[in-house]
Amino acid sequence: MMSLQYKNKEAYPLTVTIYDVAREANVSMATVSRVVNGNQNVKPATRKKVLEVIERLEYRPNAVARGLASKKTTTVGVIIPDISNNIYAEAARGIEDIATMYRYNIILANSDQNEEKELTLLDTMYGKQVDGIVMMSDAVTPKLHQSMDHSPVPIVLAGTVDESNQFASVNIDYFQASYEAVQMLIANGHKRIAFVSGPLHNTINSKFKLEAYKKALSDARLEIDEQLILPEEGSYDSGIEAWETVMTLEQPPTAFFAGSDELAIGIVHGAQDNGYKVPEDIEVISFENSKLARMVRPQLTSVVLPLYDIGAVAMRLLTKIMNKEEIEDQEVIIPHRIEVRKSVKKND
Amino acid sequence: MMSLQYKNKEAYPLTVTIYDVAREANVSMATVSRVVNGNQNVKPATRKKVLEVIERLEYRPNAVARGLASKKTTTVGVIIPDISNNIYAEAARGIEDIATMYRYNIILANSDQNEEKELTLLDTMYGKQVDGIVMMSDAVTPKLHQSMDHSPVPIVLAGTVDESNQFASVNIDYFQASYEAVQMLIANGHKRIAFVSGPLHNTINSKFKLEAYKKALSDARLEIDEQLILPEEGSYDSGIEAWETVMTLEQPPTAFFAGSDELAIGIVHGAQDNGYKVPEDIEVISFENSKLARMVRPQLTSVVLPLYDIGAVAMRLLTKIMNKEEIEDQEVIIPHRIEVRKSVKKND
DNA sequence: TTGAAAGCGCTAACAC
DNA sequence: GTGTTAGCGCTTTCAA
Repeated sequence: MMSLQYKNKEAYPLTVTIYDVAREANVSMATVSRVVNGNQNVKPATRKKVLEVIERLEYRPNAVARGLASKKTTTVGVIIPDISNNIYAEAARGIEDIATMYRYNIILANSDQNEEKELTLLDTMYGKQVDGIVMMSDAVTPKLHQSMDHSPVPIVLAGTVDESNQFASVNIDYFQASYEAVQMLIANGHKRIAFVSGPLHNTINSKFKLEAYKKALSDARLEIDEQLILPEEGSYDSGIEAWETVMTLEQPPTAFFAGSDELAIGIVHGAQDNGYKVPEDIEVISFENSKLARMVRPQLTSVVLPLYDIGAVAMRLLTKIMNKEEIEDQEVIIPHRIEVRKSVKKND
Repeated sequence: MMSLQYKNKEAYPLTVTIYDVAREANVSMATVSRVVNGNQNVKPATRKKVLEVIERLEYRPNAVARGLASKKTTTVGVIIPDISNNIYAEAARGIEDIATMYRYNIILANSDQNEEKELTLLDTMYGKQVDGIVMMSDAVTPKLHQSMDHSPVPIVLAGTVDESNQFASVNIDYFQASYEAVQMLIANGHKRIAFVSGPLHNTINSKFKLEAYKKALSDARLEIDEQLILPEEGSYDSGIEAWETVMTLEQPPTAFFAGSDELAIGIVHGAQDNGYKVPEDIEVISFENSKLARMVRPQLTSVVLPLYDIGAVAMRLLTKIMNKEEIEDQEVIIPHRIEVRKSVKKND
């Protein structure tokens, strides 16, 4: 059964081109092109005439033809691990908002942190002639690095660390932020603090959060117990599991530094479901501060990871690069802070 | 400061075209095109030779040129209200997964449920020559309807009701699902059930959830009290607010039917923060069943809204239409169910 | 099985 | 200010 939409479609199969407009308006294609593109070298009267015809004919420029002729598609590629994960969705929104502001569209694709897919997607984006790419990834592997290096268009990394420091990127200071978080727990007198990190193949987890955790402990002359380091998946259930694992220990931890809000909530619920009180018995600090952080009791104290901003700034940076503007610094670090709520005791 | 990436870019500024491959392989462009497109009418030896040159030259077809020549871009437009909202992100993932499976890319754009933007975005998509569009919207307004009617490409509505029944769409039976949810509360003996709906300019809320709520009440000969109908925003905080509003009533409700998980969690926390127990004092049933539903205590009983599936099926339907395959029914209804957890008492 | 050539719809010199 | 004319890189008849 065909829809009305279809019937209509068959009624208007003809696309009107710049040539049609030119003919109807008695001008050349060049002139039509000029008015469409806002070129000032057109007599007002001519412009008006052309505009009228455009309206009458419902002319709509063909972006593909334009892209082929001008070598600019005004679309950028966005490669992220998983749009259904709040973290990336938030960043994607930041990217899209700024893209829209600068009149770019976005081709969005999920990589599932799979190197194969990332590589394929980069190639797809190159093929689609995007004007630039914003990429989020767990780790810039050698192969990824190589592909990016040969990219025909600029690439900006968002919330993604490239250890070679060769690409434009937008991040926060993960090490410092994590250090402060662990310090906050230490200041509350905890000797045994667990770190539930999220996957360690993620560079940020392995090189910054974990290292900061260790540094904070050793700076405070506390023992680093590998049993308290749990590289979980990052999900709510992993949070619960982490709690269960760690609570069977002879000397269980009294505080947790969690790599994400979901993880943190899992830990909180794990504790509460077993009769522990947060923050009285167990203190938890998270790293993310999504809206979830307020949707638990107690609400989570959390390092603020400004995903939206990271996305937005990355896209803004990309527009500058695409535009060949001067860039002060191609590796931007956004300020961070810790939002204090109730999952950690006040100490003052 | 220019990155290495840039230096490299300037070192390889030449794009290799189908013409280069043809010349190097001593064949015509047509032949190269054939092997690139998997056309069988090529002698194996020729194919091999061409493939070698392609590899050697690192030739990558220009999708824009291809799009112009073939009038197919293998990209579809996706217009959703807000990717940072879990509901839409989930659907977007479904859409993208199936799109990828059928080798389409996706241009993703946020409309913020703003009719202006939706109209602009549709135009943008038409201009970009997408091969089809998946759209999610609160309401198919007359203007939207008109634009879609004149669309040069097929459009499928996902999780979006078009009252004219003119467009292809994928949904669940919102009325029936809501009716069952309210019935469950009625069966537990509640006489005063509040409906916290989310914005009523959303067709699904106003025409289905609300109507079903009223019908269920009146079928059970219960009074419909307008004070118990709260068209909130849909956020966590609105849930809390709804609770507060309704609890000042002379006869407050003892149960809630919430339009989304966030709303439901807000209500649960509102109740708990004021010393009420869920489900002992207050029962709550939600409509969404995102992963949030399990991330509260008590976990939420919720109507299952299969967003991922809705997106996936919508995209699949779109591929069929783009492909001019026979469609059994252009309005597909996915089965729904209620996931029973702890925010509603067992009654058996 | 292969090639020649005509576009696809637009931009961008360049000339007038 | 405006028009002419090459392309942009590819697909697609149509012939051979």
